[in-house]
Amino acid sequence: MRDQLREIGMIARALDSISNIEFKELELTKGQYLYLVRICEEPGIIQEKLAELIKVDRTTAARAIQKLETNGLITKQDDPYNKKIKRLVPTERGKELYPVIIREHEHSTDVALTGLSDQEAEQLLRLLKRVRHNIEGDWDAVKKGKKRHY
Amino acid sequence: MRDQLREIGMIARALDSISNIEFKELELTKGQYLYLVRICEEPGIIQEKLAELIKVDRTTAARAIQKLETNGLITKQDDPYNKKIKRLVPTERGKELYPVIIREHEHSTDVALTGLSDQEAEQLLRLLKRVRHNIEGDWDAVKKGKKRHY
DNA sequence: ATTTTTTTATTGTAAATGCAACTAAATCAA
DNA sequence: TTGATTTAGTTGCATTTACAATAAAAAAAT
Repeated sequence: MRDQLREIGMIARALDSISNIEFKELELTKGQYLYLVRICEEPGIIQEKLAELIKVDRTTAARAIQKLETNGLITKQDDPYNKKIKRLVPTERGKELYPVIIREHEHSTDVALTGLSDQEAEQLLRLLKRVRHNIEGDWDAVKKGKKRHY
Repeated sequence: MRDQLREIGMIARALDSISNIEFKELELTKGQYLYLVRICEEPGIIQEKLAELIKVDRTTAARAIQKLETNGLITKQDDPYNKKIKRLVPTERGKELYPVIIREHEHSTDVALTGLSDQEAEQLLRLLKRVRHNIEGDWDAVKKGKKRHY
């Protein structure tokens, strides 16, 4: 049975759930860790790109980012050459949370990959990257109102 | 880099997003397809097991299922031997939607697995099942308030 | 140079999500 | 058998999520 996508859904929900519970200690509310790690890893990224990167709705990202700013974890900086965009940059406090988030993530990865050989883990990653690449186009298109026909 | 879990997150969000948009035509609101397919495949399943199966919060499942009932897609049937549980069963209308949901899901699977050989697709499935199995325990434990330490 | 289209960001509104707290039935323990 | 614990389900409430609509800057087209 071709249950790959169901498995992916289950894994993703379970892990997101775990992370959200664990990060409540850091005063991060639902989903925020997702945005914060990416902003730390790519400071200066803009909202639109970030939403695209993690595959969430633009408006959802907008509000999550808004809240990160309100809570003093990131700032929105005006670009000197482009008045439209706002560059997202972590604050000191934001930067401090980064290693904590990564540690949790590494632990979850350890748990997830338990019993897999290095070759299997690598193979899994390669295959997942291809799958992700395969669906990106559809996500983009459907989000923009295009109809898939099947 | 051990980015397996990030890839899984991206894929899951993208596909869920696509499905939610596409199923609006069927008057299914966000997430409902998840529950309905499972109830069709395992009629008589109870709410608690369903939440466990798809890895969502019990209360979220409760409300989604409530809504499916309100909309006439499933019914909650009393069990003759156990007054506490309610068996979930699809209505005729619910059953009619099943093949439509599956068709969409098959299409997404086709897109997702494009370019993968049969062997690769099977290997991916095997690995994902192991990963899912690996994290299930943690999800359960964390949900019940247990602290992971890392 | 002006109009059109695309990109980026925001807000209103409606709905889903999920923690906390609660009830009641079932199971387990003494 | 009684009492404690676990299982199953529900509801209040605060928050997140996401579609629709809007605005404004930038880029592309004429």
